[in-house]
Amino acid sequence: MAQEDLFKKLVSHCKEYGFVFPSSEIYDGLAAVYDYGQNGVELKNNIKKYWWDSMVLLHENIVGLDSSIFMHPTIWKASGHIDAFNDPLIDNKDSKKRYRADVLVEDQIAKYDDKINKEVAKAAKKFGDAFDEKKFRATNPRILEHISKRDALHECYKKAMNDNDLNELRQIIIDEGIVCPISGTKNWTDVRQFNLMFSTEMGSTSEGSMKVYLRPETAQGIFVNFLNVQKTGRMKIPFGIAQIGKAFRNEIVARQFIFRMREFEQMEMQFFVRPGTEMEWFKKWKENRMRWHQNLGFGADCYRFHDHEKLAHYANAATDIEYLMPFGFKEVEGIHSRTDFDLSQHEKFSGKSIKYFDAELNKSYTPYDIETSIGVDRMFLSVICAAYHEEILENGETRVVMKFPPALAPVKLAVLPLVKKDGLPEKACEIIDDLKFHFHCQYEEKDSIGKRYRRQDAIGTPYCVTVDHDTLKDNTVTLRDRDTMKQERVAIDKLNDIIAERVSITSLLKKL
RNA sequence: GCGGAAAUAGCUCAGUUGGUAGAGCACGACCUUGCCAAGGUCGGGGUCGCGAGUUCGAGUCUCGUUUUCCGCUCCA
Repeated sequence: MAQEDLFKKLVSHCKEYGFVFPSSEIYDGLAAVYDYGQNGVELKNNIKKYWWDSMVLLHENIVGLDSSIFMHPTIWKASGHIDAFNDPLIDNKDSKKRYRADVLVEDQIAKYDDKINKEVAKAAKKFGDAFDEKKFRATNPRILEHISKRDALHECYKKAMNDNDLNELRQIIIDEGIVCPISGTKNWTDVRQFNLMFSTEMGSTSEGSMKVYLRPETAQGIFVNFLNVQKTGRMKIPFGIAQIGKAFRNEIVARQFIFRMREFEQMEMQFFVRPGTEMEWFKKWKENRMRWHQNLGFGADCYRFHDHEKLAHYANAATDIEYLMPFGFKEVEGIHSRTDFDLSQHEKFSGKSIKYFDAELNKSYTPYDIETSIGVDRMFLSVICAAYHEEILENGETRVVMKFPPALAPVKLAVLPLVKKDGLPEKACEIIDDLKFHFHCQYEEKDSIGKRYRRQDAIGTPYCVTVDHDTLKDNTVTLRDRDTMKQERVAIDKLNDIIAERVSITSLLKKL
């Protein structure tokens, strides 16, 4: 099956079986926003529980946090988001290509450096050993001209960026005669600002209101609570803070179903360590996180690391864990060594000391931070992709079955009376009344038994219990396995233990 | 944001040179059957994405708009 077709099928399967709906659908939808349906929310909650428990239950030195979506606006100045999330963009009308205006100008500045270096190289070749590069650079008229042009341009550029003067930025591009690399023309549109952070007003009166942002990442909520958690929890380095929550980014183009949404959910853990030990911990968390993914049993081939060569301003090492989606290997989780950048920035902007006193070393320092950050929605998509199977049965028919790891399945158990009479429905309900405290169960009596099995396959229910006439005599039922379609006869009073062992998050965690 | 394509029932789609909207599956009730998507009877469900225009008359033609898909572009 072509991968593109597979992806389309996944999207419609998600809608048809209550996993994911387009948002505001009856009002024509809202671009790049989706809702999780009755089965989607269960799957998502199970994914979150698997993550949360693997962090907070399995590590004595990791604790949870739930910080607000609204935060003091200065936090986003400190984090660099206000500067970095505002890209000035410009389009070339002939090639229809879009560029970052600041990048165009920076490339132009770099071109002057290239010219200078070429002059130097040329002279070096000409004069051989007698060549005095320093003197040449300081005296050669052509080089001096390049330098003066470059510095003038750099001044203008810096001023335009600082003043956020988009017209000036465009003027620089025009004056420098910068052309589009594709069309080779100078037919530029205006420079427009794309603000990737959503903002709103806090405070009900216009004069007393303050511009606040919807957080573009959950991490900052952890950094600004670092001392609260460390002191009240008496946490000792190394320790981690885990958080699950929504974040918002006004993406220019948000597409590929739930892969890139404007409102999304993150599961982040910031792990604070002694400066100098961060690379060791970075490596440990890389391995730990990959193990967590592969523990789901989808096969090691579906995952790979993608190490960043170009690092963000805050990081000294970074890698992604990518999953093989129908549209290629795509980032699901990022592991970043963020150094002491964030805590130091907040120290600087808030004026409060954010230091940790290390009793063993008998000194204070700003801890270094290793971040593991996973997109819940991307994780959800990877699980849906991995679980989706179309199987040809012996009778030549196809069944669609979602082979979720049982611990993640939205419904754990369906209880089905073989026929809708002779007291079988009542018996089935009795069984559910016992089990519903432990597992998400479904009762179904409509349609033939085969059809009901298929419906459960389509939402990935790992087990079906069928109540037949023998059940009334000997209190046993058939337990049907989703993947093998095999049945076993088990006593009703053993059901709880058997199912619990196979479908609990605990069983998944124990394999880690 | 640009270019291309699409939008008709819950889903997949048909709908002729413009003439009052259909199928299969799904859904609900009842009957029959009983371990891998069974059969029968009856029933519910559509201002044809939305808004204009042309026309005696628009699902069908024209324009605008929204959403989705594909390709660019963007992704600290």
